[in-house]
This record gives sequence, structure tokens and C-alpha cells, in this order.
Amino acid sequence: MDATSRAFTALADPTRRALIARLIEGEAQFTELASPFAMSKPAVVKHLRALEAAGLVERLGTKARPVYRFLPHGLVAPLDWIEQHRRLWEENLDSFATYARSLTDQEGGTA
Amino acid sequence: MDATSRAFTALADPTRRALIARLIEGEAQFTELASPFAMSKPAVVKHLRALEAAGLVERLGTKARPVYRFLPHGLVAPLDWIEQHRRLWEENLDSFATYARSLTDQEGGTA
DNA sequence: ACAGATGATAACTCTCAGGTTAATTAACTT
DNA sequence: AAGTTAATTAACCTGAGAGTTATCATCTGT
Repeated sequence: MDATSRAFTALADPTRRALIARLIEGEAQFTELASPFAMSKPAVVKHLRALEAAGLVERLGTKARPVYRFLPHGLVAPLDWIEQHRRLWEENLDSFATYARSLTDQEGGTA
Repeated sequence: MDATSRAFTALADPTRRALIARLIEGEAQFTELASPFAMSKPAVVKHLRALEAAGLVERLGTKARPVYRFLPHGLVAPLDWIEQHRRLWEENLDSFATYARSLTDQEGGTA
């Protein structure tokens, strides 16, 4: 699976988006990260692993009491994809407008 | 499922991203949309349904020979989410920098 | 009217994501 | 060193996603 797909997949889950939102406030231990959610702790662990795999989060400190940190670079791939395609869309609109105008100018009539 | 999750889910699949990229070039019928892909036609139909459900694509014209069109508004929700959280991250960095500077200024030492 | 092509649906398989409980590991505390 | 707690891993269940083939419906052209 490519990096862009992994990033979009990671962001597709509301629990994972909430974890990111929390980590933007600052680093946190697992217990604090898991506390807002109704689900079991292993479920939260899996979400954190998905975020790690997508490069959105890293684990620091000891193995038994790690601290989780947000990695903003993980947002670059999905952001770039969306912005590039929005730009392509706008350019396409421009070129269509230019084309339509050239028709109008040359032939003096609407289709 | 909320709209943001649907949009990110739709964008998580490379086939669906390729369909969007094609539709940005202009409207297209089903056969043309499906032709670049190795998979069967029903598989492409399902991807198009996912894009419709996410508000990224609409179907126009007759039911039997529809034309598919890209809907740029479908990119708004995921783009907003990413940009908002990137902004929050930057503000958080700023506030941390401000806080750290205030400590340095007042107490004249590094922690 | 009917033959061919186009697009969609039905029904099925298979894999994987997201959840559970129970067991395990690793660090602190005393 | 023994016990406690925090975090993870193991093993399992279930449902949804992505694909298949076969069938059906609807236009189009002659």
C-alpha cells in the first residue's frame, strides 16, 4: 500500500482523527490517550499502530511507558494530493473558459 | 458514518483517486472511465458508487448511459480537516515558543 | 422488431479492519 | 524480590470492502 493511501486510510477513522487532535495539544501517555474512548485499550493500541504506520505518530521513551507524539509531516502526502487536484480542477476550468471564449471571439455565436 | 470519514475513505483507494484524476479532465461515460483498469466493470461501478456516496462524483443524463462528473465540493471536508489541524499544530508551536521564551526572559536560564 | 452494446444488479468469495477478553511483558514502589 | 500498575501482545469473532461471474435492463442502430 502506498503512503498516500495509508495516510488517507488513517484519517478515515474518527477515533484516529480524535487521537491526532489530542496529540496536537501535546505529547501524551497511553492511558490519557485512551481515556476519552468507550472502547477497550487494545482497540486504542491498534489505532495508534495504524497512525504510526501512516507516519502520523511516533512512540518515544521506554517500551513499557512510552509517550506518543504527533508527526505533522504525516499530513503532507494527503494535503498535497488534495491541493494538487483542486489546482488541476481550477486550471481545467480556466482552460475551458479560455477555449469557450476563443470560440465566441472567432465565430461570434454561442453554441 | 460522518461526511469527513466518507470522504477520507473514498480517497484512500488508489483506483478511486485515479477515477477522480480522470474526471478532473472532464466528464466521461462509464466505459471510458473503466477502460484503464484491469478489474471487472462491476468493480469499477462499486468504486463510482463510493465516490457518489462521498459527494465527490455525480451521475447525469439517462439512467442507461449516464455521464459521470467530478464534484470539487467533495474535497472541502477533508481539506478543511487537514488544514485546520495543521493550523492548530502551528499555533501550538507558537504558544510553546512564546511560553519557553517567557520562561527564559523572566528567569534567565534554560530548563 | 430485434441484435448488439452499455451499464447496473445479484449473489457469492475472500481478506482485512476493528472490536473483544485473556494472558504477558516491563517498569515502579516499597 | 514481590507486588502493582501501565501497556502491549495473542487469539479470536464479526462485519464490511473489494473483487469475481453470471444475469438483467435499457438504449441505439438497422
